[in-house]
Amino acid sequence: MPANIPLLNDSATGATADQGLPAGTPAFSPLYQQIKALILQSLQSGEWKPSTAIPSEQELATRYRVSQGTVRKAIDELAAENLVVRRQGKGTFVATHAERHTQYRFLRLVPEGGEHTHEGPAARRIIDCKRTRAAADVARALSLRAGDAVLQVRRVLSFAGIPTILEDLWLPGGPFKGLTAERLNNYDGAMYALFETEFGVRMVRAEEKIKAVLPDPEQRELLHIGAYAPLLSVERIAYTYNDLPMELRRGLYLTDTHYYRNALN
Amino acid sequence: MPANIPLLNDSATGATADQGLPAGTPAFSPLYQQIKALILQSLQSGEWKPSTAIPSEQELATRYRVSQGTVRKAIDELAAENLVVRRQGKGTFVATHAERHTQYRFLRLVPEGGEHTHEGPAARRIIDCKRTRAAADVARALSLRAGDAVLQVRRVLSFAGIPTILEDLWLPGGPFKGLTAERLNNYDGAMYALFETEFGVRMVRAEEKIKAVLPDPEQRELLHIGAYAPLLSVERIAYTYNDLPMELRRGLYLTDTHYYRNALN
DNA sequence: CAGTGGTCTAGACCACTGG
DNA sequence: CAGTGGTCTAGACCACTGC
Repeated sequence: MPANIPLLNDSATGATADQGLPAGTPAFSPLYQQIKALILQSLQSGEWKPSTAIPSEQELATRYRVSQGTVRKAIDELAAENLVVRRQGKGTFVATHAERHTQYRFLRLVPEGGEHTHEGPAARRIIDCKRTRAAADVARALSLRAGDAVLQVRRVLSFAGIPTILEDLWLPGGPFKGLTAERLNNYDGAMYALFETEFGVRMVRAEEKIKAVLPDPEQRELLHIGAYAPLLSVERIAYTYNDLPMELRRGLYLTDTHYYRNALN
Repeated sequence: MPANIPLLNDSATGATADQGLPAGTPAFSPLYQQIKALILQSLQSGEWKPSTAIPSEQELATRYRVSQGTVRKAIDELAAENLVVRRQGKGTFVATHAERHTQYRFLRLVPEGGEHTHEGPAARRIIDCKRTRAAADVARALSLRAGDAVLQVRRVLSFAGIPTILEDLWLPGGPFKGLTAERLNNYDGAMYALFETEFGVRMVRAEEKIKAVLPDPEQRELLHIGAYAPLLSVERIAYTYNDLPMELRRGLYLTDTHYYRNALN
């Protein structure tokens, strides 16, 4: 349990009490940012598990020796980043991919007709799941060295019986040691939920690069399409805490009956 | 100038003083939400023009007879929605598309190599700009009736001399009365900036539907591409205040040297 | 320097949840 | 009912901007 002391920037005593704070942290920042960082550490270290409640604001305020308002502002930011979820009257909970509501948080493909909602779990077919060595591009995306052990998965998702998504995934070998096709097949839920519960890896944000492409022969066969069927190419890098990349995913989306939905603010 | 009174929910007096509030507003909401709505009205009505400062928090607090903290929370939300921009020591400013920094706020296409930044203003070529009547799909997108007057624009954007984007736009005829190809050509800046300064229409958010398509012959010619060049089809509906749709835009993006960048949270 | 937004506190009360 | 997050206030002080 880290610093229970008014932390940095203590103007009255002049004490620069940075015990418990990770080295390399910029030495000057608002109190609530420091509190946020401390809470982040606890989330990251697994002190509070996904879908469980974190201590109440009052509790955290006394633990960190700050006012409730300061804790509140820290949690506000964490909630805005979808790392925790507030529920009035109940508490603040560690966000998870394991609940129906946040299940397909990163999937932007929705059916052409029905707005606002996905059409439930897709039919998944694992085509391949093997340990290999990271090629240069994969290594760069995952902040590994070329040749490092990675897990590679290929699968097809079908909606209403129609193969719609072909995905290749690369996962760093270390954190995902022990992942097999069987475990992927047996798990009833989203892949990111499995990553959470089985490997303790929480995907927190992601970035996608989207292009339009044509399929190669192998892809054509897997998606049951012709040579000139245009496809959405979606390359995603998903990150855990601390902007650590934990997954590279290359998806091909068939957009005859679906589209990629994006909100711009 | 609307209600200068503690507004609704006044528990002490029991007075439901809703003078000045628009009808149809749900009768019960936090004070700061009501303040936010009032500020929104002033933004919308043009009381404060884009890129100018709105009154200080203290000023608004006395105007609305609430504490500064309450005004602050209202403005916080407006800032989070990119409707205003806070600048410490200077004030809070009405957001605009007219500044370099926020120029291409809605354009997600970035060059393959250089991350984080667009490559400066594209070369624009207006192909067509005419008044027509809204087809059914256009009317639906813009909340008009089929046959209503709309302005239709077609243009090509080129990066480094290469035609990369072909766009068709539809604008409601009323608000954009007087828009011509010449005015579009003569204006030095983003299209949304022109909409702001010349027509008083501020685009506040947008939604995009993305698919992969092949070009038709006309599109092929305009983009100098072959029959089987896959393209990103980006259909955007842009909204002003109050979720009022003000533009339908259908873009075709060439993604050989560029990609559509999206951040998922 | 005065004026602005940004942080922090302490305390009151409200709204919602669950036992 | 007690406990939680949500709202609101009043006041102090800090950090930044521009004159």
